[in-house]
Amino acid sequence: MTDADVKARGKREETKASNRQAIIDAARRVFAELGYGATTVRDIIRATDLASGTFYNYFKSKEEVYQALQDETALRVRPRLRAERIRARTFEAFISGSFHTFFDFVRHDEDTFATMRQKQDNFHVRIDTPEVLAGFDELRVDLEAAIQSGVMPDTDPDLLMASMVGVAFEIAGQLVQRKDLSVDDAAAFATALFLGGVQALPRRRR
Amino acid sequence: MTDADVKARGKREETKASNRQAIIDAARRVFAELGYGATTVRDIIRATDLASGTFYNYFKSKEEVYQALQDETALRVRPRLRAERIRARTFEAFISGSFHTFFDFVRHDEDTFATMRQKQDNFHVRIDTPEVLAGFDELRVDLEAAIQSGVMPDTDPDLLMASMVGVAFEIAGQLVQRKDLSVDDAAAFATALFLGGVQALPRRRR
DNA sequence: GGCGATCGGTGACGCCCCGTCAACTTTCGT
DNA sequence: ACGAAAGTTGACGGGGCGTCACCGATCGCC
Repeated sequence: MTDADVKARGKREETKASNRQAIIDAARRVFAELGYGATTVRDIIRATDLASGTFYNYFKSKEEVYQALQDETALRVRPRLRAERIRARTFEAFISGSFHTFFDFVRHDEDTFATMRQKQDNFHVRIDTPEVLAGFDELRVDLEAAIQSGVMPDTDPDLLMASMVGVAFEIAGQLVQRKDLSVDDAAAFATALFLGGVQALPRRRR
Repeated sequence: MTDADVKARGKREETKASNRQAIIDAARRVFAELGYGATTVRDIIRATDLASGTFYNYFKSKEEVYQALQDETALRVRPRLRAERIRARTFEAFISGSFHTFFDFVRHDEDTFATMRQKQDNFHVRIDTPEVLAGFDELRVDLEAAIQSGVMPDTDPDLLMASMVGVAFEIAGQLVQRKDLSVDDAAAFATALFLGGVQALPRRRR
């Protein structure tokens, strides 16, 4: 943050942005430590040097900060996934690239995904924020395009998307738990499952 | 509740059981209405004619009642799933029976599964209680037996179990949302995916 | 640079939920 | 019939919740 920045954006805008980021950063740390259920707005605000009232100038609730975190994450992963799928020249590359990119991301950002599994109990929380849902939708659209181009049988794209999402998140859970499981092996497994599976899927009745 | 029951079990045992059930029943109703995150212990106890202190003679927290609900559900589904898989003479029957039974259960007990999807937001909560985990474990054991008997390639049973669980829960979500999706179609889809997929899965390195 | 307007940080406040516990009521055993 | 034990009750201190009146800092304007 240079003097030039301050001149350009104004002091007000500057602190607004930095406060928001301070809250988000504190939230990421606290959520990762205490889990979603146990953390309170007070815990988050105490991890910053702001007053409790300030929190509510930026977010309505802890759920809303959590959504902001999820959106931030989704916005980081989605372009990579999209790029991978667009670059794909074969259906195998499409599937393999998707899983490999996602699992790689999970491995290198375990803190974000640790929030989904509470420390002590087997408590999963997942919020499908608009950005996350948009990511699912992108996948569905790309699958429909694959159907259109004939590399994939004409099957229910919603169910296929749901299946890929379910497998991706559930194996991501294994990835976080099992140190011995490599990203490559996880991706190879999921890829083989879907490559072999889609050919057998029931064709759509039109 | 007859006089004979009272005689046989004693009044104390009788009210203890009925109080516990009253709390569980109230919890199921309240969780289904407000969602997991929004309901409080007070909401649950207010839905009974008991005092707030009484709640804590039966459960430590709302999480514990929720776990009791999940356990109850798991204990109803597991025997059906197990029976289906033991009866199966082919690998197709094994997979198909598992999915069909599970989806059928979800369709007919949507209230329980609605708790997993908050009304307004796309907020998922899942607690893998001991009974639920035991159900996953049963599936894994049965898969290992299938590998042993040679009807399935020697692939990572944990990943396969995770994949089936992921697909089952994610498609269950679609089943609750989409009225036009039939149990049969959902099961046929998941079955085909795995029947086609397992043959292509990477073999384990021993 | 000075000045009024506006913005936004602050923390105390009232509300409600939390989990506990001493007092009380009901049941049990003899 | 009566004392002991079990179990219920709701009031209580503790703390998180979201709000708001206050006030210092920033901005636009001359």
